[in-house]
Amino acid sequence: MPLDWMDLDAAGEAPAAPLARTSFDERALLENLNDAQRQAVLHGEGPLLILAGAGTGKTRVITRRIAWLVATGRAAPQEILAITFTNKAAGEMRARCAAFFPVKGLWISTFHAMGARILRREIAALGGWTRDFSIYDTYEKNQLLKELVKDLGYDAQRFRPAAIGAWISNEKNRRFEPTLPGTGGPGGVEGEVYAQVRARYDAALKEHNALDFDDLLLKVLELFEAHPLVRDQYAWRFRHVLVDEYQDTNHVQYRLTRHLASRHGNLTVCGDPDQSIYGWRGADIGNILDFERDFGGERAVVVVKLERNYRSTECILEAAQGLIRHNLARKQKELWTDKHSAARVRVLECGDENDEAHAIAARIQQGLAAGRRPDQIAVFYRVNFMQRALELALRLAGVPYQIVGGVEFYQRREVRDLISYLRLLVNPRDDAACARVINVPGRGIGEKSLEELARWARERGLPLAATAGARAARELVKGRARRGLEEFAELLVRLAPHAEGPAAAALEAVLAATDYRRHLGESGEPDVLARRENVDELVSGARQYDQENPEGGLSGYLSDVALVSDVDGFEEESPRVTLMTLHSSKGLEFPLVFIAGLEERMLPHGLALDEDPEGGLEEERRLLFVGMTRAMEELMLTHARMRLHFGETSFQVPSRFLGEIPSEWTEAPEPGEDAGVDDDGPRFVPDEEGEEDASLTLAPGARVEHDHFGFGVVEGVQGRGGSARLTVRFASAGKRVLLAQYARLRVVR
DNA sequence: AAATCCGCGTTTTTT
DNA sequence: ACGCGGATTT
Repeated sequence: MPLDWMDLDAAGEAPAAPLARTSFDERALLENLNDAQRQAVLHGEGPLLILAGAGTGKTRVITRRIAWLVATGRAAPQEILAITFTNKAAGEMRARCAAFFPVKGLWISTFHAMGARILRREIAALGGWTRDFSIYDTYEKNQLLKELVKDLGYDAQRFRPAAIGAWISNEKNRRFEPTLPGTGGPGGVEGEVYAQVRARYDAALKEHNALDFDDLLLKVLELFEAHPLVRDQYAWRFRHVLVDEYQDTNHVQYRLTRHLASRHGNLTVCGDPDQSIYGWRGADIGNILDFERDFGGERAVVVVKLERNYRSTECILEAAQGLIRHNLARKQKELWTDKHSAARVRVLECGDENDEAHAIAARIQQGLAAGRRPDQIAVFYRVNFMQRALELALRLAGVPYQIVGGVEFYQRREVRDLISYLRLLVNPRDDAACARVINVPGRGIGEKSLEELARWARERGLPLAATAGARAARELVKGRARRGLEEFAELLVRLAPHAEGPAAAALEAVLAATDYRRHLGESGEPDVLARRENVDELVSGARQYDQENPEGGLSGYLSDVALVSDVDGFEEESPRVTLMTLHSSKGLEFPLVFIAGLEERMLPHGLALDEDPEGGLEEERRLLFVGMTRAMEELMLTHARMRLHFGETSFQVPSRFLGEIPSEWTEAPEPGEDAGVDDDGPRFVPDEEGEEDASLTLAPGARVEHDHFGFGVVEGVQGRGGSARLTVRFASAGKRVLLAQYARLRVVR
């Protein structure tokens, strides 16, 4: 996503002359739009609410509308602000706009990226921060909180950093909202501790010249409210403001939207109350439900309803609507389509999570055999841990897949290390980054030394990094640590010039100066190789950033990196089946969709029900609705009778939602009946005690039979127990590596 | 200061 | 069942 920081100089100025009208064909803009869509695109001035049901062509409408505003001279590209839910959506929308007009100056981004961008320019006005501020992610936030809890003398077991962090986030998201009943967090002593920690936390962030995710929004709001002139600069600049996925905005975002649209009043919001799934992180469905009342001032709000669905077949749509109609708090809306089909939504009952995964894998193989491409298929689940069984089953079945979310690239140690170096270069006050890298690679500066240095710095109100440059501080520690600190100081001096340059150059400099690749090790172990690959990937990512954002610089790169989201990693074109959570699936579509784990307390999730029985249930229902409406042609819902959870297997009750969905139930596959699922015969499940037996039975040379691959001979065994990898040569399927635990091999005499 | 061991919480969803 | 953080070794 290009971030041209400099283009703000034009802020507040009206275009010099009325823009040349229609530098491109206006008719092309209105092609292939139905009446409602056209009405939304052609809306002139004033507030517009687009109630866009799932699959009704909302993105197309927004894109065309932006293009139309530009084409007709109603706004110059730099006078338009469009907010999307993910960076990926922003990139796509920008690309689509680029097909119509030169998009230079157009702002399309997420709320968070917009916040970072505005603050990079304006934050000094708040006092305490500089434009080189760091963005702390959840991990660093929790580290900091843990430290503060301990400093204050509290037990970090009782006052868990993550819990306090979640509470703080909640507080920040609702900052200006009258306190809602039951959301005030813990009361009594606990509440006091929380508040105390929060005060320290915010102070520490300021000292570190850092912001957390929520601050990226909140600080902009504070800025706008403390400095109306700054607010007006942006409010004047953005003649048209468009917000997508408005049903998922929180109160701070709502206030920001108000401010940004305050001068021209040209606000378009787009969304679907039935797809509001982020209530747990402060999203307020009331924002969209009350939009007409809120923004209906002198000019009445125009409401356009998009109800014609272009995505799904009739059966899928009926099933999804059958479900969502059970929500009581709901605006009436009926989606319709003229896509007919024979395939009904199917429900499949499975034995346990592995049967479920194998059943899904088998159906995917059927789909592939019938000519579907892997990228037309997706599997959704409520909770990330379900990914595991699915992944193993797909791997076993030889189906290529990608997991969206999951173990994140930017969470890897080596990536965090390097990013921390860069952050420290840009922002020497970033203590979190400094503490992370001061002893990487090892310089003999251990916990004790670090503590000494931190105390020295704290007493003087200096950042941790300053200790490296101060002789007095260096003399606090002895021997190897002192020498190490000197090295670190030299390193920082050597790297300092790179703070200004492009990202890739800085990264290369860090790699060279720290000899980081050597630090990762030189062996050929898969682990080491993977780390090296990650480093290379990081470098090429930085290069790409530099190329796409010549003006971005290192701090722009770091902003981008901090704000990448799970779905941003989703590769649409890649020929692989997609695995992701229901939350991540929002906005996407696939011809063939599976949704796993439709069981009570999984979907609807138990904790959602405990927290808020009624609202929670309805949001869970919307979540399933979102997942179902991703499907274009075929949809299959699965549930398991038993599931391994927390290390123990428990019986599962089918989700109440299944009873609300018009669908076709498939009998539980009898052993051997469902392709790929076979509980017949002795299943090879080695355990600690059985290890000896297992390795005896499945030693090289053993003859085995496999459900898919038929007869084969074991050629090798790596590892032990359930996680052992078996190399088996099959008569028909060739050589395969199988996981003992899941292979369901039968020994043949 | 690094290496190993143990116990506990974890798994709701994410910018 | 797993991974992390804290505690306990070497």
